[in-house]
Amino acid sequence: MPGVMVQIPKQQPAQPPGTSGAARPEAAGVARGAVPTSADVARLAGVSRATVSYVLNNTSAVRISEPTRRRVHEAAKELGYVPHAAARSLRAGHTRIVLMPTPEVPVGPLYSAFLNELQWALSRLDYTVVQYGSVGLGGEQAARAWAELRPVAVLAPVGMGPDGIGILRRSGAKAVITLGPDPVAGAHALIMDHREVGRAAGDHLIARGHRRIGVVMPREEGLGTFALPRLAGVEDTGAEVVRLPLAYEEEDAARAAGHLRERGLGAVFAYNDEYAMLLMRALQDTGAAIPDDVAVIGADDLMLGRLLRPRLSTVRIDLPSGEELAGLVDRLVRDPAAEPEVRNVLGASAVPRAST
Amino acid sequence: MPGVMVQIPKQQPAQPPGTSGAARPEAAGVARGAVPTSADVARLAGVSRATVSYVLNNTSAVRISEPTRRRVHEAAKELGYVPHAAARSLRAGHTRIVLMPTPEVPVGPLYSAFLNELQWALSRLDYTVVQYGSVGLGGEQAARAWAELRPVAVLAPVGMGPDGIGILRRSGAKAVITLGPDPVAGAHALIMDHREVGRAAGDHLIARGHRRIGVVMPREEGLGTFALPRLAGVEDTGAEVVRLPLAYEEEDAARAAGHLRERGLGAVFAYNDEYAMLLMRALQDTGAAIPDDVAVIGADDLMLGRLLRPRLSTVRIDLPSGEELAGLVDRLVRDPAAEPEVRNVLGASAVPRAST
DNA sequence: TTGAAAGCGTTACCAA
DNA sequence: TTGGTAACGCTTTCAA
Repeated sequence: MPGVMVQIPKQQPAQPPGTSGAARPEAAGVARGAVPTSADVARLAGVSRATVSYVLNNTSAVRISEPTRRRVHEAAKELGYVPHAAARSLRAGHTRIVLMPTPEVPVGPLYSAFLNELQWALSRLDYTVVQYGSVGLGGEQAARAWAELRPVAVLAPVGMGPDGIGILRRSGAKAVITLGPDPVAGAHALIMDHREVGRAAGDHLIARGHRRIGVVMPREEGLGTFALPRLAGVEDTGAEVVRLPLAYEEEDAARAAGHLRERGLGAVFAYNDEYAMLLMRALQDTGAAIPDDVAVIGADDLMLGRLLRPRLSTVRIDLPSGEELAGLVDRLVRDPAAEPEVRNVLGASAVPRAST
Repeated sequence: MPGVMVQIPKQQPAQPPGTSGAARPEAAGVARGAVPTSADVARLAGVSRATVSYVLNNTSAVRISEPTRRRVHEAAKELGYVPHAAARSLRAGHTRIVLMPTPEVPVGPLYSAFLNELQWALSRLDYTVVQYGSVGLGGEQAARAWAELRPVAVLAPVGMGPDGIGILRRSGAKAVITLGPDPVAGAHALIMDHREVGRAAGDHLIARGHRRIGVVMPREEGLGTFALPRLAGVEDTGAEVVRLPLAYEEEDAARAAGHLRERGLGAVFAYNDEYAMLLMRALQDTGAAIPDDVAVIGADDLMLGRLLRPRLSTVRIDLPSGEELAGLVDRLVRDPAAEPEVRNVLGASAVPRAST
């Protein structure tokens, strides 16, 4: 490694004698290129490090004279001093870090917006949000990597098991919260069960008189997390289900549309509005009338559904606001001993429009 | 604060005598509820903390006997020991943290995917990606908050000035990289100038014989970051530009469509494909023929554009891959003294389809 | 009102 | 091959 970062000892505190006689620093000021510390500020202001800390955190337990305060502030400003978060939290024994998993695939505007909102809400509550990609690691190893940051709270990704949860809790996380279809032992759970979405779609189509329902399954990697439960939800309704694998591209949609008509399917739940739009277009290109020949329903209630002709029926998904969830996280952090809480946070309801 | 986290001194190292006679710990094992440290592991394995460190990081400079290694590993496993990142980086003098700004508003699927990809690529290079929301703070204050984390690299948000850059660099950031339309003094710059997008759209429409061009300006807060440069790009082409404020909802689109026809505009650049779809639908509902009465071009080349009838002309935007950019960040981190580099990373080209 | 010093969990140097 | 110990930057008693 090139010798770029020169470490120069800052201040030689009174020490058990007999060791390390490194040369004293250049008396005044900070070495060029080194990051200033509170000791540098103290030296420049002519006070002790303790005083610097008191002033900069304006600790109420201690009164510091106005002139001293000013000197400290000026010194800090002059040096461009910024406290060191790691040192501070090491001393404090805890952090304000909240860990959130990064979805591995583009996950749709709805869920993206949800995560984004949550992130901002947490920031506003003064948490440091760390997006964590587990890359290749399996559940337990990922948990260990996360635990290194000593987060105060973790929003665990689907797939994290009780072992991972345990590791995180033992590393000091005050709240571990899973977002997924099923609760996990030892953690709070925000149940987001996409079967509800499939059920709403299935019930709607059944009410319209359909018995056999095609269900679009995105071929895209990673979407199974949502697609499989949605499929299962349709199956729950008792309808006869036909899977329709579909890649998000026009050619495959044309193929799927042909296939669908051959099989005489009269109704399709298209995974979401975007796949619905794709399939609907392909169906129309084959000359099919919607909804008379084929009824199509999407999900997520995106704007684009309202712009299609016929207007796309869909399933609206109600997610809690980021603000609300951030508040919950905060509450759980403040009461770490609370019993694991399980709460259903995903609501789904059909929005009938012209395509069914 | 409730007395949940009991701090119990771990090991009393040889000390200058005469102070702090706190009771020794319960001889063996870790206090329940406390997070185990390397000292705990050392005690359980019957070795020194140094040895634990050597084994766990398998330092090549030192040979440790196989039995000792095993004892240490077993002790670590038994205690569920996980190293403390803050302590480690405090000691090391640097972190592997890369700071990325969180966009304040939903910013479109294209840019979202780009940021997501970049994030994953950085994770793969073993960086810890921290998404940072600056909340209310202005540029300099935000920079100070970020600097507290001592990131090794920062992807600075638009709006961060040279002062903020300076703060970050002085706090030890080896690379500060701006993503935006203009370079900022002291930082590397990945120029993403959306004027290119407007220019491509404008040129295309001019080539189709239009002289007056309507430009959709989203009313949505925060999109100005992209919308204003795109507008400026159209102005660059010398066309006569008419601004069309438009909220992302059907009613306002109907109003805008009517307004547009009254003013006799024959061509519109609709900010992006989604606004284009919205406006196109509204225009068609007024009975306008596209492209004969009004030509419409979008941007971002989303799938939905190909599904519209007529198929939507658009501007394809070429962004570097996340992998590529992560590699660049890594390179800059390794060579912190490198001269600030300015690189144009946004390519824009019109994709003519049936709507113009 | 201020200062000295301990200690948070690591790692790396130097001795043994 | 292993262990003692200083040091990273900060906060916070305890003493003066």
